[in-house]
Amino acid sequence: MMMVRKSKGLGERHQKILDFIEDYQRKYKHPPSIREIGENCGISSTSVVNYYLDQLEKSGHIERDRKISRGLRVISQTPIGEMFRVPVLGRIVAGEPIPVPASDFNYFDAEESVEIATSLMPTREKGKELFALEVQGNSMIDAMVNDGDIVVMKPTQEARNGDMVAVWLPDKNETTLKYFYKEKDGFRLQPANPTMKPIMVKKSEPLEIKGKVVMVIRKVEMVS
Amino acid sequence: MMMVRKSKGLGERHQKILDFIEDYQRKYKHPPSIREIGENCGISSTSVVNYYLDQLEKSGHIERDRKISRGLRVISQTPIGEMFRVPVLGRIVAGEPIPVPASDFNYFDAEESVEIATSLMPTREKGKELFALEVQGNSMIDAMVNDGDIVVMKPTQEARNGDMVAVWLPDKNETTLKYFYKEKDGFRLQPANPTMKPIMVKKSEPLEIKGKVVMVIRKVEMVS
DNA sequence: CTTGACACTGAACGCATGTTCAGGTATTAT
DNA sequence: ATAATACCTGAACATGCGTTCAGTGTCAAG
Repeated sequence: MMMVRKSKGLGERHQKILDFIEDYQRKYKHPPSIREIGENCGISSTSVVNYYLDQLEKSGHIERDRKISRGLRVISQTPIGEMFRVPVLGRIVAGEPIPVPASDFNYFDAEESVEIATSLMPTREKGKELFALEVQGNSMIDAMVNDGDIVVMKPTQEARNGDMVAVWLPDKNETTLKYFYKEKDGFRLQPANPTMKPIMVKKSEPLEIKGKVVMVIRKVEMVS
Repeated sequence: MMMVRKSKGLGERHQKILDFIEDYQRKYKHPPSIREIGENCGISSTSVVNYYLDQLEKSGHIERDRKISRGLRVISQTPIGEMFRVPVLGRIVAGEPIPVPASDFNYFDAEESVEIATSLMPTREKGKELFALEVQGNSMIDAMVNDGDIVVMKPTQEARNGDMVAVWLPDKNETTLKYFYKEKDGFRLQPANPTMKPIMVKKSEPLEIKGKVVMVIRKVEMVS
């Protein structure tokens, strides 16, 4: 017959060691030493810790840089990716121009900011140039954007057909978020809400594209 | 006169060391040793590295656990917070019931998932119970939610006034996202779009609340 | 010129830490 | 009983790695 005593893939001690390594790394920003693992998991001998670490390495739960002090790390089954910070430069209002970052703007000067997971980004923008605006008022409802929503944008003066852009219409003194289409006689600004009609802008009329919309985030208030 | 030679807060070498530590930590998941810093920054002596590390510590750019191998970490001026993973259980369609997590559901089984920064959460939900749905079709435009949007929800059968809820109306065979208000003669389901009229549901009519909406994320396609 | 700060070299010192080994004690299979 | 395997002890060993110190060269102030 086969050994049954501890047939589970991970024994109690394996799990305890694994948890300790993760906690320690989170707390001190560097991995623990073998002796520290022993002390905190009730293991008196360094060789036993090494014994368990070998097993955890073989089972693929951790990775080790032998001979290197504190050179171990847990292989997370569901690795959580990177995130980046996007500065909130101000508010976007229908009746006012759009705040855009100055060329020498230091992105870390912004008082407010939002954090975005890299995995949520459509393209590999890496977020280097991105900025965000908070929508004020409900004048953007035709763009399916509500009061309080966060609009993440990439600064640009040009747009391709199908891009959602933030534009400033000097003649109308109006800021708006629309899908951009270039047509023979000018530009068509199509609302995101399919039940609403587009705005046609002739070539003679001024139209300033301030940026492409990359993402919209709505934080819904919860009373509880 | 005063010394001017290197009056800047950070010299070229300070910056190089700082960059190297960050790169190394990102790559190997543990901090570098003094000697490794020296080799990669063109510094031949460990004492010089120590010399610079002392300065970086005094200027508040790094933190050191003396006597501990590789016990150093950069103090990021803008520390990036934690994030958590929310499973995408399926799609939400106007004409079909809402997928909700089973009580014994293992959240990590979901094939798809989205990552949310903890700082974006309105409350301290910690994301333990949250799940997400992808909106299919544009039948939710009255809730300012578009085709392809990600709706993050907290499972619940109850709601308070003002909560945005996902409800299933058995009589109408319809799923909808609305703001919830309890009134004398029943419930009022208010669209997020202020130009649209509410749905009134009498007490006698069945109404199943499936969850509160916590967040809406719209990833805008970009051609470039 | 002298002084002194600043940046750096090279080496030695010593604790921290990973590794290895000889040997125990159970539990299970043969 | 005997062998085999999993689990553990204790100690010694080798080296990784932080620390310290006696000097060297440079540059600017006095």
